[in-house]
Amino acid sequence: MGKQEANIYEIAREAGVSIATVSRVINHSNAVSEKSYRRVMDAVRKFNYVPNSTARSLSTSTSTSIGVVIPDINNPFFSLLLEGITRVADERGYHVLLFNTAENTDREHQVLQTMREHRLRGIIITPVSEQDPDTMKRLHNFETLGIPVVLLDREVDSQFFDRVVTDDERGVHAAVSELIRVGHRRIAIITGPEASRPGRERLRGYYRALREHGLPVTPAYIRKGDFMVDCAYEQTLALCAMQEPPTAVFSSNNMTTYGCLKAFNELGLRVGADIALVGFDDIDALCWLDYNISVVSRDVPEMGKQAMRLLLQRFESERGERAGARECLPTELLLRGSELLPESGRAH
Amino acid sequence: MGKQEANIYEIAREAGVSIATVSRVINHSNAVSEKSYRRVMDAVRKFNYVPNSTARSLSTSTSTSIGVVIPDINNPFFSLLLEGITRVADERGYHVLLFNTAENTDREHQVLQTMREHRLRGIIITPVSEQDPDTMKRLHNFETLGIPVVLLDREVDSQFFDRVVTDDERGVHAAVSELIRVGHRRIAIITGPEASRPGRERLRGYYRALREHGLPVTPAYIRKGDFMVDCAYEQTLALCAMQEPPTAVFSSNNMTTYGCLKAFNELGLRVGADIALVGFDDIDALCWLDYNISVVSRDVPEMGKQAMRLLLQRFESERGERAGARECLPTELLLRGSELLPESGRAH
DNA sequence: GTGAAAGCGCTAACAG
DNA sequence: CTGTTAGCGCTTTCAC
Repeated sequence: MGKQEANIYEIAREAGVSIATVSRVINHSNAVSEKSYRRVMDAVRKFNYVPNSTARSLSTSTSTSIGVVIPDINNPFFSLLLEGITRVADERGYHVLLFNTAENTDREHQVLQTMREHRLRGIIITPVSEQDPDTMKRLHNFETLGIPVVLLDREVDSQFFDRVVTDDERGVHAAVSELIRVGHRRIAIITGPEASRPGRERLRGYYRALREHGLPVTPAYIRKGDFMVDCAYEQTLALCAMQEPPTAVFSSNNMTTYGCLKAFNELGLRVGADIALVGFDDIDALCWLDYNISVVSRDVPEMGKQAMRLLLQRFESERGERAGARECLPTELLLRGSELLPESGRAH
Repeated sequence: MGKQEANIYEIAREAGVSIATVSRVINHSNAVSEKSYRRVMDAVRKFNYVPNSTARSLSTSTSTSIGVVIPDINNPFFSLLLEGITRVADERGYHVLLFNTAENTDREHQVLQTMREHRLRGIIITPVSEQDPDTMKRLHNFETLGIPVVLLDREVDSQFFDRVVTDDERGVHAAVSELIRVGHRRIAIITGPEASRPGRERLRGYYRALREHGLPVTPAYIRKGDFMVDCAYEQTLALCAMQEPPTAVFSSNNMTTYGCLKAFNELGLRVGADIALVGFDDIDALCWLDYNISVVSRDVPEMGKQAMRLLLQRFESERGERAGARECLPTELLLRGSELLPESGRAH
């Protein structure tokens, strides 16, 4: 029971060399004689030795763990992000410490606090709020301590950090422009939280499209959402109950799209026939279910990968430049028919 | 730049006490005089001191990190599991090191190997295969080293580990029995991989239900699946193309359900009207989309919580008993109409 | 090319 | 109640 892992001393003894030599061998550092090398490797194999990364961390004052802070693992968007992050982290020998804030600011502060105990090599975070001063202070603190921070999808009120975002404004602009092009004039949007970059940018794209096409802004068509199903559902019901309901709805994220569809289904409205719908972020499940919803799509795992790559870059540029890089990935408008004007484009 | 974190020596100096006293204060161990306590706390606040967990780990030969090995973060089932795990881990001061094997045995071995470098306190794993000898050997190895392992949902060919499973056989038995009760006689199943407990158990439940109701087993109605959408889709198409197609299909997991629905949609079959469908594991999205699919449901986050709790139990029972606990959570049959006999139960 | 020795920051006896 | 000291396992000068 409790058979301990072998340590560097046992390997050294077995190989008849000093621990320094063992260390050199397992780190491929310096030159070691052919003979010592072989003897050490034999001992390593014999004892199935694996160096203790905790000790190594303490000794080198560095680590291979990166902290990943996500607001909701169960949202497919974030799990895709996570997939991208872990993919390149793995490839490069880093490990992911996962923290779930559940969109809760207090949890976020707590998480950021406990993260300080760990010798993290870097941090990737999608902050709950972009305006939370406490979170911002803590993140700055990490940077000050030499722990790089990368913001993912959401930003904070600071140009100080590296961040990975997408061209949401342009994507939504393209989508809404297309709605206008096919003939829509009464276009609603269910927004995201104003406190978040994605929410703001997507709304901006909507405004710009209307403006550029000379359409008036109808405040009642702009419904506040929170990126959650329930709220989107309620707002959609409200939209459809209007005297002059919109002919098209733009939904600002994947959950919002579900909420819209839920309401449409309940009202017996067929998307692409009775009402148009375009959403932000693609949803695999909808494709399987033969819902041909047009969406502003982006390569989500790639966003995660980029975030991790940005971090790696910071590691390599030895304390060189300050942060502030901004990776902006493109969006793509995928037209599948749900954008068509009612009566002009029945699905079958 | 690189302003270092304060260490215990600086706090001791500032407070005018020894590092031992500081250690006592921050660990709430032993008794410390009111005065020392206050002086230390003041210093801690002044320097915003947080103890270095790496040093602590090395010193105590223990850690608060648990390794979680998951085959596919993007499957909602696993992200729900993860949510449960992180929830109770957080509450109890543990952190999750996340590893994604992408259902790949080689990746799994690799992951298990790198996990040895870390001083993990425990491991929760849903193994890719239940029969992989290499994985099994490595897991045993962890146990031998005093690192408890909990198997989640899937098992391995060993009674040696703690594990959390659900009563799949019984759940499927209930579901298929219900199908029979409402009049179905030609009931197909799309199975999961035979190499996995869930796949096997669910098939067993199907067999038992048929047997107990005196229905013959029709081999052509038993289609091999792999818990993935594509395969389920193909198999469903094949089923529907039979001379005597089934009147009901049981799908063995969430992805399989999607595959079935995809095929049904493509063939223009309405679930609950033209064909019956019951699946294993509930799917939120389907509810939002007003698909009233009956399912064998279980509390997935609770499974994750239980796994973590089992681990905590092992930590506390100081090297006491050996592993082998088997937590079996119940399943529940949720009837929503999709199980009804064609023609006998139109949705509206 | 190799070994001795000094840490990394903290905990835990062991003396006072 | 408090301080001294010896590690935890590894890396890294610095001599030889």
